[in-house]
Amino acid sequence: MTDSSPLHARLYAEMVHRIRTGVWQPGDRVPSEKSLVAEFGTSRGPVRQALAALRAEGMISGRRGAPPRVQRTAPAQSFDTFMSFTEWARELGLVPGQRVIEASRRPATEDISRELQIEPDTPVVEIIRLRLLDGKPAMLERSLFPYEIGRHLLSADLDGGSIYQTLCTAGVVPVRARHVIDAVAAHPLEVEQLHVQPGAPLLRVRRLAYDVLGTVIETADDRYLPAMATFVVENSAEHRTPLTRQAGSADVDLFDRAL
Amino acid sequence: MTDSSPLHARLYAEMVHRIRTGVWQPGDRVPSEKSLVAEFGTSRGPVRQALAALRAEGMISGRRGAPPRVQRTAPAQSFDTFMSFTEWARELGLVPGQRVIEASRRPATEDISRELQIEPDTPVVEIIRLRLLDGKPAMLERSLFPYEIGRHLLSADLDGGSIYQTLCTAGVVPVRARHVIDAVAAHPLEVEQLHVQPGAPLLRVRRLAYDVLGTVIETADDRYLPAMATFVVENSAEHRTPLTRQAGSADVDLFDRAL
DNA sequence: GCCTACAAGTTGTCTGTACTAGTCGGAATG
DNA sequence: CATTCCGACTAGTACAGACAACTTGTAGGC
Repeated sequence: MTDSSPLHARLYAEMVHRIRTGVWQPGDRVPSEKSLVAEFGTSRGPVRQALAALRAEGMISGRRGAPPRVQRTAPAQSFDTFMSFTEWARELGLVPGQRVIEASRRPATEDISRELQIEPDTPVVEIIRLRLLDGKPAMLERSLFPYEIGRHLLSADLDGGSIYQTLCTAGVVPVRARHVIDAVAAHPLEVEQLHVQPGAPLLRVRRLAYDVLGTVIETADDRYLPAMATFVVENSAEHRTPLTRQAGSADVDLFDRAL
Repeated sequence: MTDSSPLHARLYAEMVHRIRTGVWQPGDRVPSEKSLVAEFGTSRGPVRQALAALRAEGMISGRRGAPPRVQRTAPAQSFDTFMSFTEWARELGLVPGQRVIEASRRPATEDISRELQIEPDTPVVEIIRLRLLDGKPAMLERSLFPYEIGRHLLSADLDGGSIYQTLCTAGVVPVRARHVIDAVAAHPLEVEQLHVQPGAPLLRVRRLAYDVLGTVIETADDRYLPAMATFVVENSAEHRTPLTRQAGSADVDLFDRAL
């Protein structure tokens, strides 16, 4: 987009814009590389690089000899959107909210120190927050940070904004994360905060986030109300779209009736 | 690998081989593009294309100016592996098993017909199977097929092999699928088959599979024991690895103790 | 009218060159 | 001895040209 960014990135941004605004309709053929080259006044390389990026995200498809076609638009959430509850909610047009349940400093147990790759008994910061969508409880988030990183949070206004935003302004930028998804039964704290029955099924996402140097900056355990959020992946033989978090339409369950 | 396949694909295969066999160790630097060009006797293009493919799958990482490094090997499951329980288990070195609970033909209810995009009261085939890993119950799978597709299964040996394999030999090939992941409480059938308490949390994956023409060929509802399987996604600012299904190490939960 | 063969157009692939931006290690410096 | 600085090296970007593989629409033949 910027003048300084590489040419292929600008072409990519322009093409995404054309797809999003419908200049290139789903099912339509994308203009040929030759005409794009003529239009943008570049060589074929950057154009192909931009098209390859679109293709990698499933926005277009193409075979040899045939012009690529615009696919049904897969949203393709960015890293930030996937990492940050706040960003995610905003993108969906929902109002994110949060209530801090606990923000504490404590020495790391052996398990926690292993997760965070620090020495046992080193201080860590634990933050437990209830996350809301449009004012309704949606997720309970427990995060652990090494003290050096978490200390920026203890003094911050956690009820106001995103943890990630706060960390980024403090110079701690997550660039890599690993998410493990499974299901767990609601524990007392979730019963209280999410207003569910004891033992109710919750969708759990455990997250390990790393900074650019590869050091662990956060380990987290998010527990979603299944009715409020689900995860979606679209799959094809040629291509796999990245995992996407979806706001929960508590839709009809085909099989509940059958049993 | 083949002589006929494109050069960059052969280079890619060779590089993957070197990473898998440990010629290029994780954490090591990959030889510079220049030396690869010299070794393979090609120009820089195909080498960079192969490296880009490795990078897209998260196997290497690189910044400008610095030689790329081999990352911890993320397995990168293929479409088939992700679709088929049988394939997935085999790839992990586990023995997949199945027991058919029910295989029936019935008219579609309104909900089912909507899912399968067929007329109400059209016959459908429903198959309920218990899936095993190393002989232990791992997942309960309920699949619905339009009759024209499902009829191939009613006569097949479902206890022996994969549904997808059977369908493929009958000329029905899934090429696209959409998976929605959430959590549900165990119902009576799961209590009985998976040996869990009533209401126990299960990891649910609902799947809609399409063939090359875009017609729905299956809708399914898989319910995993969280201890037996989880889903993993690795994430970075530059790149997102596709979702991966992982066999469940019933590992320690950091937070269970804390509550 | 239907099918086949061909020609034009398009994408995939590969080579070669050149420049820019960034990294890395060793030499010079304090 | 630690730090800084600089030069060599590396990857990212871009351009130009050429050929191969494939699709598609058209013109011709049956």
